[in-house]
Amino acid sequence: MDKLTAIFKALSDRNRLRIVSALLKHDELCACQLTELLQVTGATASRHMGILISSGLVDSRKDGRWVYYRIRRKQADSDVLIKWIETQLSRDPDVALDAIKLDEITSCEPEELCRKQRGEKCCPIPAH
Amino acid sequence: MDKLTAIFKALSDRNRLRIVSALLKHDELCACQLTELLQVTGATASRHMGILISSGLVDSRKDGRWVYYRIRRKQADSDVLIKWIETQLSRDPDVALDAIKLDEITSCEPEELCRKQRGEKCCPIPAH
DNA sequence: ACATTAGTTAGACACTTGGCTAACTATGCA
DNA sequence: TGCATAGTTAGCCAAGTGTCTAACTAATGT
Repeated sequence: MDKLTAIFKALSDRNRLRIVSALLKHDELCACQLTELLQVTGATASRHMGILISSGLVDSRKDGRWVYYRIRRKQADSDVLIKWIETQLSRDPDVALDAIKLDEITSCEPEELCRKQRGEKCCPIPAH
Repeated sequence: MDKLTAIFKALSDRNRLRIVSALLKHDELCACQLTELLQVTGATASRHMGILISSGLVDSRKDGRWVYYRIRRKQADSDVLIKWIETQLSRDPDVALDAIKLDEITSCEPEELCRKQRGEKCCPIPAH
C-alpha cells in the first residue's frame, strides 16, 4: 500500500504532473529543460524529479554534466496508469500551453538553454 | 489538471486508500463502519469522505440518520483508474487484513455497531 | 591542477494536511 | 416538543510539503 500511496503522492502535485505530461510528449528531457518549463529553481526541479524517481514512475540517465529523465514504461504495472493519465491530460488546456512552451525549449540544445538560464543571450526562447 | 491532482491527492493518503479498498469490496458502507475500520474519530472519517467525494471518486447517500458511501462507477473516465487500483490492492497484505476486519464489522447492522462505538456491549466485534 | 558549471543536498520558512476535541446540524423517537 | 444521536464543521496542533538560497558534488575543459 505504501508503494501505491507513493505513486499517488508523486502525482498529486501540479508541477510534477506537468513534468510527467512533458515526458509523455518528449520521451526524454534533461533537468535544465524541465527547470525552464516549470520556471522554478534547479533545486526545486531536482527535488520533484527525486520524488518521481523514487515512486518508480520515472527513470534517469546521466550523460556528462547532464541528467536525462524519461517515463518508466517497461513496468507493466504502472503502464495502465500512465496511459490513463495520458488520456486525461490530452484534453487539458494547461498541458496544451506547456506543450507549446516545450517545443520552444527543445528547439535549442540543452547546452544553449543552460547558457540562457545563466542570463546570456543564446537561443530564441521568448520571454513570458 | 486541477481535477486530476484532486483525484491523486485524494488517493495519496493511506487511510483514504483503505476506504476505497473497503468500498471496492463492500459496494456500500456507512460512516460508522468506515470509522470502525480506520479506528479514527467520526470527525476524521467524515473529513476523509469529504475529500473523496469532492474528488469525484465516491458518492454518498443519506438514509435517515445514516450516510452511506459507494465508489462512483458510472463515470467512464475514472473507471479505468478504479480498476487499476483494484488490481494493485488485490495483492496487498494490509488490504487483506482490512478485509477480515470488515467482514466482522459488517456482520452486524450499523445500528448495533454505533451502540458498540458508544461503549455498550452488543455485536461480537473482537477487540484489536 | 584549477576554474566553471549542471545537478543534488541541507537548512529555513510559509503553507498544507491529518488528527484530535468541541460545537453544531439534522434526523428519529418518546 | 424535547432528548438522544449520526454525521459535519470549526478550531487547534504537530507533522509533512513546496519553495527558496546557499553549500556541496561531479563532470568538463583550459
